[in-house]
Amino acid sequence: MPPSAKAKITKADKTRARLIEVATRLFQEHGSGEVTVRRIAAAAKIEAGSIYYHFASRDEIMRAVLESGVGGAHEEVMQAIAKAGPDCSPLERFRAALSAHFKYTLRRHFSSRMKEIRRLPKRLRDHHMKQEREYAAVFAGLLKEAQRKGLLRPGFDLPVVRMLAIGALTWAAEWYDPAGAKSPDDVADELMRVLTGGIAR
Amino acid sequence: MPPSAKAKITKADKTRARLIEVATRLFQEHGSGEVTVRRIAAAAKIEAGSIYYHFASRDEIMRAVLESGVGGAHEEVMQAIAKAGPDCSPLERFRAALSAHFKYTLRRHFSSRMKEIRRLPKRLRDHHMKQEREYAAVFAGLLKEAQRKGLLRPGFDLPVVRMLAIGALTWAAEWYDPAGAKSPDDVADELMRVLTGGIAR
DNA sequence: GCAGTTATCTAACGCTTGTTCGAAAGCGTA
DNA sequence: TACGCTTTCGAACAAGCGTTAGATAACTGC
Repeated sequence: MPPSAKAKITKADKTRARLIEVATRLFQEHGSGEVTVRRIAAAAKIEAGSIYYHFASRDEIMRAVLESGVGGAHEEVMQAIAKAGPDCSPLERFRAALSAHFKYTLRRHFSSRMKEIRRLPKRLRDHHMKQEREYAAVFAGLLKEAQRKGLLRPGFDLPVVRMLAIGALTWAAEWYDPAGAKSPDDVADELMRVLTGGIAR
Repeated sequence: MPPSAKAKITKADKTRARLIEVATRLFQEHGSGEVTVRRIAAAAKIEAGSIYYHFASRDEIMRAVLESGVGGAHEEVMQAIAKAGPDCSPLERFRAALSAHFKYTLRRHFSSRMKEIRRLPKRLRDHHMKQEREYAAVFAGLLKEAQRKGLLRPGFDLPVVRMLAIGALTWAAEWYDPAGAKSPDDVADELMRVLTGGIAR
């Protein structure tokens, strides 16, 4: 037994992680319904039956993909906020958070779609929605802080604004062309400029 | 033969329209991959085999759904712009267009997703993308007009701004709760207020 | 190198899928 | 009522689906 028994990474752990990674990509590329267990297996260079050593069912794979997706985004967004530093303006941190969200969505090709969640068994669905609420709370917190510090004009429905902003970027992952002239940061910056200052004279 | 041979609406036309309507709803509710020909048939109160009298294949149904979806949105958006009148500001017309887009997306439960388009045979895909470009051009035209009239601050990438704005609402159709306090117009208005004036002080 | 656990393969199952096709039914016209 | 055209049915197909289970291979600690 190795010195640290807790941290033991088995072969199964690695295979499981690879399966989630591959499934995430396939789900996002083709839509959840078109991705078969056999296709996930093929993409992970494994036989279809072997998947059931790691997951009890196809739904279980989906749950893991969603959990890993939101979890990963949450983590990276928190890191981006931390990197921006606690001293800079909440709006500047909000910008960093949006940018991280966008880049994660692009890289992991992940976005949690309501439709897919609705199909899940209730138990799994509840857990996922809780996770998603926690993720949204990060952005909400930054906006509230900005409001508290008097950085915002009054009269906005901040939850709606938050959803619109995040949604604009989540959708941007659908049309963004990595081969184009704009970097992901350019897009996030453009959104932030519109969001803070508006485009009208 | 009836007086006007051209305008004859056959029984098949009605069934075909019903199939597109039902398929549109199912595609959006469950995602394209999960909707089977048999389910579409059942929802349209017809036998599965009968569908192939109206459509050559499942892909052909999808193409029709996309075409009808973008076409319908285009039409309603144009109407909303016309209703606003040519005299009002381009930004006011842009607002009307966004609102119409959102309401259509909500009502028809339709959004054209890139993933689904990529799967289509090249021929059909090209036609659809042309249609989609024409739709986008309506919004682009309004922003350009606003710019030409000096209503906008300089330094924005208008195509990106346009995609972000439309995307925010397209995605909003995923989280918007019709049972909530806000009307679709409220959401579109909120977006327009953020878009024009910004939230920052 | 052997034993025992861990991980993967392989073949099969019952079911559903998209699609086809000949027969049946509906329907306007004479 | 009988005809021909249009529309729908209903059974069948090959292929692919998620899933299972027993045999096989790959590791691990002694």
